[in-house]
Amino acid sequence: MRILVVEDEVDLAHTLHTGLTAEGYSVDLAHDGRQGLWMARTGEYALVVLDLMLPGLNGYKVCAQLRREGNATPILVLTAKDGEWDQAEALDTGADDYLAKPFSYMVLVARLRALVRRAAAVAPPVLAVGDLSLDVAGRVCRRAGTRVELTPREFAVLEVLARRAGQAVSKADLLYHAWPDEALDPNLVEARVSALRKKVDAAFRRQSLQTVRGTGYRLVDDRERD
Amino acid sequence: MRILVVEDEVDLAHTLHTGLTAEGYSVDLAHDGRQGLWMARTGEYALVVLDLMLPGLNGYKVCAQLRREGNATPILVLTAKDGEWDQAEALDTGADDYLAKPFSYMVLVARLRALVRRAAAVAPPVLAVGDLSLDVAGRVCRRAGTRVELTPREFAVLEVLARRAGQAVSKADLLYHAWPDEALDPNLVEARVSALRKKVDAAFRRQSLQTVRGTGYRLVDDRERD
DNA sequence: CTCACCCCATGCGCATCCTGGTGGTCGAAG
DNA sequence: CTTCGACCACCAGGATGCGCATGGGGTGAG
Repeated sequence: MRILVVEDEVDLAHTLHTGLTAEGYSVDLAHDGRQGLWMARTGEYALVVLDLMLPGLNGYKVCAQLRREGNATPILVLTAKDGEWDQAEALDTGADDYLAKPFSYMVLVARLRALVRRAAAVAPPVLAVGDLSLDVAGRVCRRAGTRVELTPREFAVLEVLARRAGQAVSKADLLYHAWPDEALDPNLVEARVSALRKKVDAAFRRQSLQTVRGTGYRLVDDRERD
Repeated sequence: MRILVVEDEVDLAHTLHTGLTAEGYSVDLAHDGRQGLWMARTGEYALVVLDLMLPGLNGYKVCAQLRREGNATPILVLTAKDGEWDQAEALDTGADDYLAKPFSYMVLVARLRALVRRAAAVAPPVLAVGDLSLDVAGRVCRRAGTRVELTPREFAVLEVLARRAGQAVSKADLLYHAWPDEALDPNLVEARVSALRKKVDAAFRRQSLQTVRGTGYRLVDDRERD
């Protein structure tokens, strides 16, 4: 369970990091709005804790932008003021909950847990790119409705690519996200992608897993197009 | 049996907590409407005791919001006034019963017990996945109509899987939910699943209990399709 | 006491993944 | 257009660890 904390105050960021890590979450930190937006886009977080007062790009804009892009990751907003106006605006831009500073740590954890649980119950955990679908909860992969058996590692790699469909994902990123303990050899990725292509592309005469030479790979919808 | 008490008056909250705990319930407290709403949303409570007069978000709104979200947890409302109007409005927003303050503790417990019982009777306590059915209340398991004898632990494991049919459930999750006192060894799960497969699958030439390597297990309807 | 249940330890089988190597492909520079 | 170097695809063999099955013994219920 991965959580992104976007917070520029180093003390608070540090506190949140250690605290949430102790709760059993994997915590990543972003120190400004732009970085936060970038990291959140990967879609790999179960929840984003977002401060409203941020250098660069403020929290409202990060939140609004993510929602505009169709990203449905639950967002818990931290706000210094507790005026009604502040809350209203935050929730209007698409945040799922807010918390006024200073806040009780217990309350934060409770709200956060509730958010994660609700999101899991509501959000359809199915990633789709063209006629390729990944049921993340069920660990089931389908191409045009017919089921494709994937090994755990293959599924992990494909999931990362699907979460960033259309974007090129570097091998370093794939290694980082699909290999729990850090591995280093880019060949690992190449080997898994090769296996994936057989099952997911070649077996269906398709080419949705593209190589981006010098960078990595990209998963696209290849049904129409030139 | 878990109960949520949403009550801002600390004395009353404390009284309820100790009293209901003595009755054998597990009691959680929320001190305002907003917190109450969040906790109730988790859906893990057999009943919610809800004061109408609350800071932040009043009881009417909490109740209405929960019902709007499809949450069917029984709600027992506590109201300071006992006017007809008050009662009507509470019941209209979806509460299941009300009690005017001051109330007798005995009456509260009785009403509460009745509510829990009624809810249990109304909610269909039969989980079905394909032709496999689990009568949770009666602890009866059937495959295609014929009865299958399960031990308590086996039933608990199968119930968890059935509640999340189609999804992969991790061994850690199964351990957490099917072993009351925390256990740690994943082998416990493997052993129970192994026994379950014999009774529920092998005896019927079926394969509804699937292994999801590296993750856990999944219960599916295996009669049709891929 | 008897019996059912289930924890616990163990060994085996096999899927999965890594390793290393070879041949192929791409792209830029000559 | 050709050449060259770097990058990539893919294969086969072998190690690792996961998951399955089994049974003995402890424990609690009736």
